[in-house]
Amino acid sequence: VLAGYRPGKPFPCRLLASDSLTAARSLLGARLVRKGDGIRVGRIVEVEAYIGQDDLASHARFGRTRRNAVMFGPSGVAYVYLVYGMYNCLNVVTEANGRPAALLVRAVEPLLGMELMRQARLSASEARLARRSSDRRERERARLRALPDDALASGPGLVCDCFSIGPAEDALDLCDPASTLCLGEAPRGESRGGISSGPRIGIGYAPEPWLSRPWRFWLTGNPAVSR
DNA sequence: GAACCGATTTCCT
DNA sequence: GGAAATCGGTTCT
Repeated sequence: VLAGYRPGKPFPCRLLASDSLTAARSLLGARLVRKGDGIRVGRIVEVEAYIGQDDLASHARFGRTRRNAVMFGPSGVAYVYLVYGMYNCLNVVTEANGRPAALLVRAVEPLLGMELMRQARLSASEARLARRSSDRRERERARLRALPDDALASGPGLVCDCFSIGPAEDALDLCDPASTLCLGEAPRGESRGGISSGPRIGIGYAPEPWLSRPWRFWLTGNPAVSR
């Protein structure tokens, strides 16, 4: 379909093996690439860091379980989990093998394949609304058609809908350019602008100081950042 | 086996 | 600003 697409350079994944806060800043601006049946590319514009077993906001706070096992593995691997029984979330594992840490991809700015993303959002919505009235479903279709490109993946669950990411992608190596889902480097010379930071979202269960740690990072002023 | 809760999103008051 | 949808994980009984 997109015969003119040239894959960019792979993401320099050694950056993910270092400390997660540095890795978070490195990952901002990088590409998320989905291949197969056309191509979808987006720019990562918002991430959150979950660092170590003592981070009481992290899934790793209970130790190693079947769900979070890949957080304890090598960096550059995808950790995908289901939240609220409804939405998938994508993380990029960071730090040394054996130490549980990851970056939650909270928002992506669509660059290529926006129609595929919109279609994927639609499929996900149809599945979720299957048991709802046809009236409700039609309203959702209209809403998605009118949604600006910048809003397609402006939340962690929406990123996974747009890129068709689910349990099948858990433990996938995002640093292997041959993977159907992988990371790419931002083009040389692309201006990234400033980076802002603040507390993480949706972790009200966590005690201080974890609740207030400014471990959410985003590209300042980017229109695709989540609300 | 039951109760409670969640790294979300959308709709309604 | 509050609630619902929905299911897997954790922590009890």
